[in-house]
Amino acid sequence: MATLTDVAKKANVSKMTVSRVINHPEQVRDELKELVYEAMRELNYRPNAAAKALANKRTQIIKLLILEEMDTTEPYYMFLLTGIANELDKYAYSLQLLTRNNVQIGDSDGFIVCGMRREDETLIKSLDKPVVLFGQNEMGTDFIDSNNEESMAKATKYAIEKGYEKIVYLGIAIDEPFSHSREKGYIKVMNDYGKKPCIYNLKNRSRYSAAFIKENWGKFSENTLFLCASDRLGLGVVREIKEQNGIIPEDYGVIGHDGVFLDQIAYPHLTTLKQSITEMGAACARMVLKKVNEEGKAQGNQLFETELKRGGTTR
Amino acid sequence: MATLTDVAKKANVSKMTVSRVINHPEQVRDELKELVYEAMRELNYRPNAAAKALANKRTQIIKLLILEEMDTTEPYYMFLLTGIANELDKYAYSLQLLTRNNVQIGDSDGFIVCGMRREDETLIKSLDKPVVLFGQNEMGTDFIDSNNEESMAKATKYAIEKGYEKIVYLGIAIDEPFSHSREKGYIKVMNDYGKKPCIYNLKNRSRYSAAFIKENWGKFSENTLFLCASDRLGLGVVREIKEQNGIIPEDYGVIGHDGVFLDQIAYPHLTTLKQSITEMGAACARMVLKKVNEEGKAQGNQLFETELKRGGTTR
DNA sequence: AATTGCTGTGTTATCGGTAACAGGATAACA
DNA sequence: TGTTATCCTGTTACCGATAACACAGCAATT
Repeated sequence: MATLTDVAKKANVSKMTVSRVINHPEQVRDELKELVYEAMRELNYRPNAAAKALANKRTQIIKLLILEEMDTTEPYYMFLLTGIANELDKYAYSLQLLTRNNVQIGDSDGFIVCGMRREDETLIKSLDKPVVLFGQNEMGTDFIDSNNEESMAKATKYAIEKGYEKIVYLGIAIDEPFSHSREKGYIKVMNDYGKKPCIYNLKNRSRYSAAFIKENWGKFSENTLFLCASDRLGLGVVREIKEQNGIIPEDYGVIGHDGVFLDQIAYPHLTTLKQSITEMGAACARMVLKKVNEEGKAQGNQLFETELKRGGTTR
Repeated sequence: MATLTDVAKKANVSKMTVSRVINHPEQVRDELKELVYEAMRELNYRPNAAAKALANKRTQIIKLLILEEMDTTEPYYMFLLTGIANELDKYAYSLQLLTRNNVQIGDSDGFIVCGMRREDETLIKSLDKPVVLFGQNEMGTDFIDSNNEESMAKATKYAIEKGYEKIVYLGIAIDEPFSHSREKGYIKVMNDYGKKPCIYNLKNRSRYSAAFIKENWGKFSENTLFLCASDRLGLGVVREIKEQNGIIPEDYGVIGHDGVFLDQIAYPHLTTLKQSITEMGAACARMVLKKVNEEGKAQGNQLFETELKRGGTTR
C-alpha cells in the first residue's frame, strides 16, 4: 500500500503538502495540487485509517446502538445497517454494533442510536460523543426519520379516494412520538374529509391484530379499509379477514406501513408505505460524521417521505 | 484515556514491559506482572486500537461480505451480524459491511463471507486476506454452518415418530451444498425407516410452495407432513393448506427450517429447525481472528446443531 | 576468576499520519 | 531600499503502540 511519503516523493513535495492537499486544499497552490492528485492516482493511494485515527486522536469508529430486542424486530435493520455502513466506508470509518447486552462502550467518535424508547433518555444523555437518533424524539437530539405524519395522511387520502367508506386506524399501542405522529396524520385527513376517525391501538404483533379483527368482525361493514401503523399489524388483519371469508380488496382493504419484507410475506402482498431505510441509514451516517467534524454542533432533523407501494390489498 | 505510558509510570516500569504483559506475558516476571495488572485496573486502561493497528500493520477491521440480495433475504443476517460484532468488539476489532454494490475493498485484516454461490468462487479466491465462509462449500475454504444433514435427519425422524404416514420433502431448487445436505439427511432417514423419499425442489419463495400445494392438492392424502428446507417455503405451504381447508396439524403437518423470525409470522407458528445464528456469527469472528493471528493458516470447519422448535404445525 | 549463556528489562526506531512552528519568497507599503 | 505582511511549503515533534536490539544481572561451565 502506498503511503503519504510515497506520494510526496513521486510529486516532489513534502508529505505535509500531500496531507494538506487532502485536508486543507485551499492552503496549497493549484499547481502543486495537480501534481499531488496525479501522484495519488498513479499510486492508487488510500489513506491509512489507523494512522489518521492516531494522529487526530480519533477512532474512525461509529457505534450503532440498537436498543430494540431483535427477536421482535423487523428485518428492517439490515437495510439501515447497509446504508450506514456503505456511507461510513467512504470516509474510512467503520462500524461497531452494540445491543443492550453489551453496551460496554469501547471508544468511538460518535453514536447512532435506534429503537429508542422514552426510558432510554438518560442512557443517551450519558453518551459523551456526538449522537444521532434514528427515530423521531422529543428530547431535542438530532434525528432522522420518516415523515410519519405525512405518510399516514397520504395513505388515508388514498384510501378515501379509492372509495372505501369506512377507514379504521389500527395504531401501535406505545407512547412514542412516531406512533402519535402517524395517528395525527390519519386524524387530520379524516377531519379534512369530514369523516369520523375510528382508532384502535394494539400491541405490534400480528396475532393481536388478527384477534382484534376476529372479536370485532361483526362491527365492520363491507367497504372498510384497515389502515395499519405497521405491516406486522397489517399481516394479522389480512390473515383474519381471509379466515372470516371477507373479500380483499373488494370488500375490505388493508394498508400497512414500513414496506420492508413483511409486506411481501402477506398474501396478497400488502399495500404499504415504504420507507427508504437504506437512504435514511446513509443520512444518519453523514449527519453523525458532520457532527463529529463540527465538535458536536446540533444538526437538526431530517424527515424522509415514504412511498405508497400498491399491493393486492387495496382496490 | 489512560495510555501505556501512564500505566508504565504508575507501575514504575517501562512501557515496553507493559506492552509485554499484554502481548507476551510469559516474558515478564510474575512480580512485575502483578504491578502492571494493578496499575491497569486502577487507571482503567483500554488499549488504543488505532495505535495498535498502526504498530502492528493491521487495520483492526474485519469485512463482512454479504453476497445475497437483501430484498429477498431473511432477517437472519441481523442475528449473524450481532454475533460477529459482539465477538469482534472483545478484541478491539470493528466491522465493515460490504455488499455486491460496494466491494471496493478499503483495507482489512480478514473477511467473513456469506450468501456465497458457486459462481463467487473466483471473487473469494481473489481476496488477499484470511477468509472464513458462513455456509458450507466445496472449495476448501474454512467455514461455519449448521449441520444441515443432521438437521433434516432429525426432523424426518421426528415427523415419522409423530405418526405422519407420508413425509414429503420440499427442497430449495438451488445447486448449492447446503441444499444437497439437507436433502441427504431426509433421504437417509427415510431409507432407514424403509420409506420411499418423495422430493420436490422449488424456488425459495412462499408463493411457489403455495402454488405447488394448490396444483398438487389431490395427490396428498391426509396424514402427510411437508418437510420444508426453509421457513419461507413452510409459510407458503401452511397458507395454501388452510386455503384448501386442510386441517393443521391433525391431517397435515409442516416443518420448516431456520427458525429466524418467519416461523413466528406463520399462523399457527411453524415447527422449525432453529439455527443458532448468533453463536455461529461469534464463531465466524473467532475463526477469522485466529486465522489472522496464524498467518492465514487453515482452520477447518465447524458445524452447529439445530434445535427442533415445536410450533403449532405438527402434532 | 574468566567465559558463556540465559532471563528479563529498558532504549531506540518505526508504523502513517497531523498540528504547530519556522522560514523563504513575494507583494505592499513607507 | 528597508520593513512588514502574506502566502506557501518544509521541518520537527508527537499520537500510542510494538519489534528489534542492547545490555545488566546472575547461574552454570571451564
